[in-house]
Amino acid sequence: MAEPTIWEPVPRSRTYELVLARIEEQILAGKLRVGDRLPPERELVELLGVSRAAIREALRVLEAQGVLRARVGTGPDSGSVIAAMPSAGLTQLLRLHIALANFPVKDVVEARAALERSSARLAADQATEADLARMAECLAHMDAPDVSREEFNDHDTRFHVAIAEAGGNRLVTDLTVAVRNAVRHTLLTAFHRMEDWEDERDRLRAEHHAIHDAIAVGDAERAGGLVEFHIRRFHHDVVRTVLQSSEGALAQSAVWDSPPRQQ
Amino acid sequence: MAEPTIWEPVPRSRTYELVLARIEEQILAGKLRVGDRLPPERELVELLGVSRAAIREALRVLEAQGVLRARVGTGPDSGSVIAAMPSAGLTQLLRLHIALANFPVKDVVEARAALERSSARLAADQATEADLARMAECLAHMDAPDVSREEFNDHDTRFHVAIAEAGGNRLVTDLTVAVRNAVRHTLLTAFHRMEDWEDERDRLRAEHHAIHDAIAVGDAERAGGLVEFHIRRFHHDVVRTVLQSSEGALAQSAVWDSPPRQQ
DNA sequence: GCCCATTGCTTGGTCAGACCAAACAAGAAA
DNA sequence: TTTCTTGTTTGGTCTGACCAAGCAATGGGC
Repeated sequence: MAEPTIWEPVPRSRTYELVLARIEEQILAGKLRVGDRLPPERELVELLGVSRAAIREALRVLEAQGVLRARVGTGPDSGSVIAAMPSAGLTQLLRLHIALANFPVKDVVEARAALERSSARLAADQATEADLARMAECLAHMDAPDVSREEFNDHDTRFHVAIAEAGGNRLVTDLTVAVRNAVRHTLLTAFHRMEDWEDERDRLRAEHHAIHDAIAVGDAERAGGLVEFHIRRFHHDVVRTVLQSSEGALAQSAVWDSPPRQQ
Repeated sequence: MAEPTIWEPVPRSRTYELVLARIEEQILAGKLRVGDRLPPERELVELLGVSRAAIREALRVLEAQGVLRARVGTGPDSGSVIAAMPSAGLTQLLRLHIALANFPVKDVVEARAALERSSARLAADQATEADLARMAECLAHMDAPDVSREEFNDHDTRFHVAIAEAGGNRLVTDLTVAVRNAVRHTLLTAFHRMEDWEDERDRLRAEHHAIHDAIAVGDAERAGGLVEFHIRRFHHDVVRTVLQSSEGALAQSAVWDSPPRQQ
């Protein structure tokens, strides 16, 4: 045993995992593409020889991953269709794991710094006028004298997303969006608890404008550096000091109650 | 309507989504932590007033996201337990979406460059002797004169993962692992189709050693630059030229057949 | 002949109830 | 005391049923 690998418990494959594997095969082999329709659930039951429940559990997983989109009816849009909406599933996954403290805030900041530095460099190289206009619009919203913290947070997010999209890299964009959304609530909390909100707001405005300008003149090196600094500085100055020992310490009582709905 | 947002179809919440939302609430509020057990499925049925199928579909999604781990029986390990295994779910999600060509190879390379550059910098700052030893072991395997392409690919992956882990950032590590695993098959294909395999192998060996040495001496700047260059160069020299018009063009026939198992 | 309401089929959404097998605990037998 | 048996809890799976959303074909009314 040269490998230090743990004795992985034998993978008791459950039925839905087998179904999942079948569908994955088709996708990985390129036989199922975006827009293709899967056979109806009842037909898959016969084809794969498993119960509808197993089929449905597999489809649910794919749906949560943004790979599938299901609609009832008989139209051309009905049934289970292969889709491509990674960000929602990514966001959900990252948000839960961040909440479970698998991913400390420090780590999230590091990841954002790496990803968004890359985005900014790409954006500086290939942002179009339209891209720059969208960024400028976000800046304008954040520059409004009476901007609320919620509005600021929203347009802050959009600004960073706009940069990622201008870079033209879909994977980096989706990862950026997912990570940013996953910490959206955390950042908003930080904004609210902040004592010197107006000072910090002005500082963020200045940094955002500098980033925009660097991208506008196509200075990739500078744009990347500014974004990286922007993210790290904000975390260092604000999140870390404001967010100490916040949530998670709530009482563990009455966790399960009030059904979401009665059939 | 200042927003260019598409008319999002009304979110017809399905039952399992409501169940999912309930559980998420508890996690986001910190009331459910890693190691906690959910009530048994049959109990959740009564508590939430929905069918067991709906409960199970929600649990399936969480399980696929690496948030849950289910075991039968009555022991202390049984039932549905909140877990923390993000990489598997992340890998699965990214692999499918990469296969669906939502994420072109070029984009994946860019993401890897950004993430692994960050990893390498962190590793240079804080790698322990044990970390360096693990990397060296991977290098030794790849340096073996009779190493197969499969072995090389495997230890190549491990080497990059070891760097990420040495950096101590779990989010970046998991993203790195997920992305690397998602393209594992692609890279292996590239290795096999390569004409001047031995030359490329030697080049990779040299680059790997240089990266290891830079991390060993704590030169973060150099380590990050080398890794980024390493990834970009390999893609530029090899993957792009070798992998033109490969998979995905298979015939669409006999897609559904041979049940995985009959009950 | 054209338009529109009706009818029926397909499809996912949901539920109820049943049985199986794994895993453990408690008691009975050696 | 040790070992075997039995029972209970829990997830895993299947069957069969019904509902509602859409669409398509039908057919009557204009």
